[in-house]
Amino acid sequence: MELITGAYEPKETESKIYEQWEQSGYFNPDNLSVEKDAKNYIVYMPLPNVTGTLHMGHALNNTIQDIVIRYHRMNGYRTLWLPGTDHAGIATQYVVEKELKKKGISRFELGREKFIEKVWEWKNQYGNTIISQLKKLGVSCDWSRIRFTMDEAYAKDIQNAFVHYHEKGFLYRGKRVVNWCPRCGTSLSELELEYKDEKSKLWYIKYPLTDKTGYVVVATTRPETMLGDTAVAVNPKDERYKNLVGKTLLLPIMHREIPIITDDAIDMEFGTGAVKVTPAHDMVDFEIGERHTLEVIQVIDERGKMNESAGIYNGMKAEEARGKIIEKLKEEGLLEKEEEYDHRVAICYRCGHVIEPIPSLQWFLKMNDLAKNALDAVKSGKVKIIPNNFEKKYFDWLENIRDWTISRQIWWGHRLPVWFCTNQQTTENYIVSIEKPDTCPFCKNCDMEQAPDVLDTWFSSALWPFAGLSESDLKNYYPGTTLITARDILNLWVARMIYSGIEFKKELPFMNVFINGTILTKDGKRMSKSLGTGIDPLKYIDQYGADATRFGIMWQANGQDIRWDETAITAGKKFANKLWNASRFVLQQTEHLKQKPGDITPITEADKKILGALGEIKKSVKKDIEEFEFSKPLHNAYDFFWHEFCDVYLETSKEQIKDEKLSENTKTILLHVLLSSLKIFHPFIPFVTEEIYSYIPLENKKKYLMIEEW
RNA sequence: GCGCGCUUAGCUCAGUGGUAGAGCGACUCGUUUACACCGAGUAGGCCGGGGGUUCAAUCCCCUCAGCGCGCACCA
Repeated sequence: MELITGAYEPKETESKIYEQWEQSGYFNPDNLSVEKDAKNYIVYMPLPNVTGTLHMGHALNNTIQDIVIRYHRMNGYRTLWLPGTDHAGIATQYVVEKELKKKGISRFELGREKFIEKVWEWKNQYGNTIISQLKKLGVSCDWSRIRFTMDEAYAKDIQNAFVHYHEKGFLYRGKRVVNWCPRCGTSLSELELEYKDEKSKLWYIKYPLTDKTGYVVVATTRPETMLGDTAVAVNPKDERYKNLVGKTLLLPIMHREIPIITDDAIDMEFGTGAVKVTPAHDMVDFEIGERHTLEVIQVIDERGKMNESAGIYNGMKAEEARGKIIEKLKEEGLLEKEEEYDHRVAICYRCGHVIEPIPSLQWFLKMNDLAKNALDAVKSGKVKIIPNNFEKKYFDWLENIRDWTISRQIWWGHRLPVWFCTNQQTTENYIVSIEKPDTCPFCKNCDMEQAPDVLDTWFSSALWPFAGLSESDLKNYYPGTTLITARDILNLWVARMIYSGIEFKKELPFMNVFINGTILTKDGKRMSKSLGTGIDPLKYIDQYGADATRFGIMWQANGQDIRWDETAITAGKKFANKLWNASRFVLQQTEHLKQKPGDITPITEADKKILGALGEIKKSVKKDIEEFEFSKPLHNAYDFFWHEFCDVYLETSKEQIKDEKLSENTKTILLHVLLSSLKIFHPFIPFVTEEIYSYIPLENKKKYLMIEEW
């Protein structure tokens, strides 16, 4: 008996087993000895950011992916799990900027080239942290195919995509109000915003009529933007203002004459029903402005400060100006009242700074056709979203899609393949080209300059299912089968992959999108590093083992959000030990057996019962996994093994073994049930099952449990 | 404001139109050789409140409350 006696020690085996798996080459589908016509089962990993370190969300998401992959690999599929890391533009730039700041250096002092060098240095040092952490979890990705979204080949695909959209007429450049993060100094798409509740005030301000016959009161949460007001709008149906429409008002402080206009966008119920219109600092106002050809007067700049159009407030931070303006209005008797008001402010999803809508010259991607394709893919059932109540979120976004601001004013990322004439930089004088043009088509003699902007990181993630594959792999490993991800990137990422697949490969990138739950703290709060509510899964792996950690996570992962309960990991540890000890018993009894596990005949009632139960559990676990249920089969298999096999059959077998007529057959059944159980459990707890498997005394067994068929 | 989800044992959660289940914890008993990270037991639940459908509701319908999440043109 080679099996170590006593309790199972995961630490000693896990790293050894993982090394064996990697050396086996079986993470790579090319090395699997599958049937020629075997079906593919392909999962493209949601790219972790290079800045990332493993958190519980990753642990859950990757454990599920590994379960699905291992299950299909064992069952004859040509299985590929493609890993990669995302350059994560803003996030990474933010991290490196913070590092530099500690040394008192800003990126502007360093300059673009030097700064990017620094980011690469940082990436080379820390970028693989999450990969080594994932390995500890036991994930069976094909590391030989790992890609980084800034790899040369990947970059090529991105540039080609940009050119493709340009040629198709889907790209345009224009000055529009965009979501701007003054801290990061870049535009953001609407999906990159988060919101926080803020106790604020609603100020009611009197705007006097130019003819001095009275005034109109407007309500606002942002008095500082009034300096850029170019109209006051009311609903055309609003009787209260009927006789004022067409008249003009004298904008307080600025003493500018502005018209009273009507627009359907105005809600009569809110405030006074009269709204100040600031086309430069509000998306809706910008649209109203376009409908009425209002002037756009920008008063807040890219750093969040008042600019020269803000008169005496020039140079002040917007917030400071707000206070001063309210004071001034009070002095002039133009502040009617102020009310307490709770509202939500948009903040940057990377740095948390409050978003400032400002007019900015950006690149946009027309979304209508693309969105329609993504919509059809799910509506037609060609792509299934599981569970399907997430479809609504998907549809809502796509049905109300806005053009995508794809340019970012940061340095770390894929620079736009756009070249400007340096002599006459205008909105029109550029050409789109991957290579730098030899001669400028506009002035004929300048050295053309590449656009400084980089692409939204999500523009590159959107291409992952095919940009992550080599030319030859594309033939074999595109499209994929299933995408497993968290709900917060359903639109940000998944929707965009779907239309990108159709657009560039004429084929949907995958058939299923499984949305896993979110892991919350025990009191139902979001786990977050900044709030200090996060739990490090590596702590559990270290203390209880990767199997116990995976078990603990999957034990709770029923599809709903999970209020994290650490005791489930204890259960996992105990179970690994139970499996270990039961195996020791069975292996002691069956050391000499060299039979094939299939040669079994149930004789006693107990035999029949356990084999029947085994057949049932195999079938139900199979069905559950194929239907994206993971917690249920684990519970069921657990009950089967612990209670039906260990508590009942194992005890009965002790008597049966004493009976000469039953002895051999009983031992064979013991071994058969054990081996089958190892297979069933392997996707969930791969290390301990693989370790035990190595001791199973069978001829013709495969080298690794990970490729044993069920 | 609209939408979605949740509310079951001390904790975290399964579950079914017909005497309520698991893990962890608690308690009692048990160490003849797989395992004390164990075994055999026990206690503990008006299945969020109210109303309805039904012979029968924890489950279906309505409503209210609390919590969580998403969306909103939240001036």
